[in-house]
Amino acid sequence: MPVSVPLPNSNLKNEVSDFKRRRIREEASHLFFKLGYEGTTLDAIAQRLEVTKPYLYTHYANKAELLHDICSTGIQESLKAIDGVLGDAGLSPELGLERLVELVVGIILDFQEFIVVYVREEKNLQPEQAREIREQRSLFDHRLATLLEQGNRAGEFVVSEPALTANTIGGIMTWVALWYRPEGKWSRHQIIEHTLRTVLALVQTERATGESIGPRARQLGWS
Amino acid sequence: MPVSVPLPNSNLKNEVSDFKRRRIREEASHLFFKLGYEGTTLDAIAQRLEVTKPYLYTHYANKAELLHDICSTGIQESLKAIDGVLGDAGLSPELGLERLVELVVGIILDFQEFIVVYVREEKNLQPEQAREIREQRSLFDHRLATLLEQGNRAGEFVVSEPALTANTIGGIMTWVALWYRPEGKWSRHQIIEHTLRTVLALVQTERATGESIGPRARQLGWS
DNA sequence: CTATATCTTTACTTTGCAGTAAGCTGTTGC
DNA sequence: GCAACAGCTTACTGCAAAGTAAAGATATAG
Repeated sequence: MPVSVPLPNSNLKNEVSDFKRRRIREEASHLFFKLGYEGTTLDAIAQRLEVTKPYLYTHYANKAELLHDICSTGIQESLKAIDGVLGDAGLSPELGLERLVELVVGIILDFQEFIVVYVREEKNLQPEQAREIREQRSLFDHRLATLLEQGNRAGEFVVSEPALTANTIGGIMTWVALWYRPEGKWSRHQIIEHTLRTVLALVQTERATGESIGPRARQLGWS
Repeated sequence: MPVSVPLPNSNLKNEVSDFKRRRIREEASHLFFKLGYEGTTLDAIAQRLEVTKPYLYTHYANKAELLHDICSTGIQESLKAIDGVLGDAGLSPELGLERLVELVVGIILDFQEFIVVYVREEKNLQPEQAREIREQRSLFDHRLATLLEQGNRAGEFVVSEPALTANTIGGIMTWVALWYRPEGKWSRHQIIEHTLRTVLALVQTERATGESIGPRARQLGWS
């Protein structure tokens, strides 16, 4: 009987296991992104990792669980980001929104393939898992709407329908994942700036906030 | 040998055949929307129409061709809309953009399921057909960018990156298809108005243009 | 050096569904 | 009233891929 302290978590074995799961997820996501969920066989995923199909089953109960792990990544990260922003009392709504857009678009670019797979393959999740993720999305939208309302009250934003606008902002950011190509014309930085300007235009923020949007504000020529 | 005039098209038989194809498309799209492409069997589609699977094969060569017809519908209609707007010389860029958003969001609501299926199931199209549709999308974006440039030159818009903004506007409109629920909180009219306001905010149109956005312009309190 | 636990594979079963061959039925022309 | 055809169905094939049972390999402990 082992007398060693039963560490609740994070012994080497768990770390190795987590690492293996992460690698499986990455390769699976990459193939799901390129070929679609149904177009990707577990054998193909195994082949890329130079292991065999039953090996995958020792880490994931089935194909749908693998998809679930991939689909929940983006929203998890985005929730962390918005909670960070809302929890930072030193941030005005406007600066908070800016920070949020930068963070979330960054996440969307980092986890682009995961997010595309989620948007496309939601129907292939088990109903309970799909519901769970939808709830987290709606939590994100709700918190973003809260931030917009705070901005309204602070006189920084003019948003007549915070819920609808929060949804639209989420859509604008998610949309980036659906067309952005790392090897394409636009740099990561340009995309983040463009999205930021777009979002700020929606909440009717006129004050220039640092050089990033300064030049544009100057172009506007409002009297 | 039939002596009847060989009408080039549109005899009753063709009309009936078109009608059958349309009905097949509708039911297929509905099931693809609800269950996903791979989750939908041809038998299930046939059952809804109270016919049999080989019947479907007399109208569509295979499942992918059926998907192609569904996927191309939305973009076809949207191209017609933008061509109408660009071809109307009596329309200023600003009024043209307004008209376009109303038309396209209308199309997106009318063909919502078709559009969602396209976004989700593009990977299941045959490569050539996927390419064709992508090209049409890019044609739409390009024409929208042209409209934005016209607006810039006319002093009606201030858009620093027309290509990027056109893409974003397309995204905002497409996004509607991905979350709108006819039985939900928002009416069709509210969605169109909200989208219109959002898009106009992006191109920095300040002038009130008719009562539809008038009340909001009044709220803004710009000096 | 042997026993036991852990990790990974080979080889298989099962099933669900796209696609098809061949035949049945009603209609139209002659 | 019969030939020929269009329109549709019954009944089948073939196969790809998810999932599994059981054996083999490798490491760890005593």
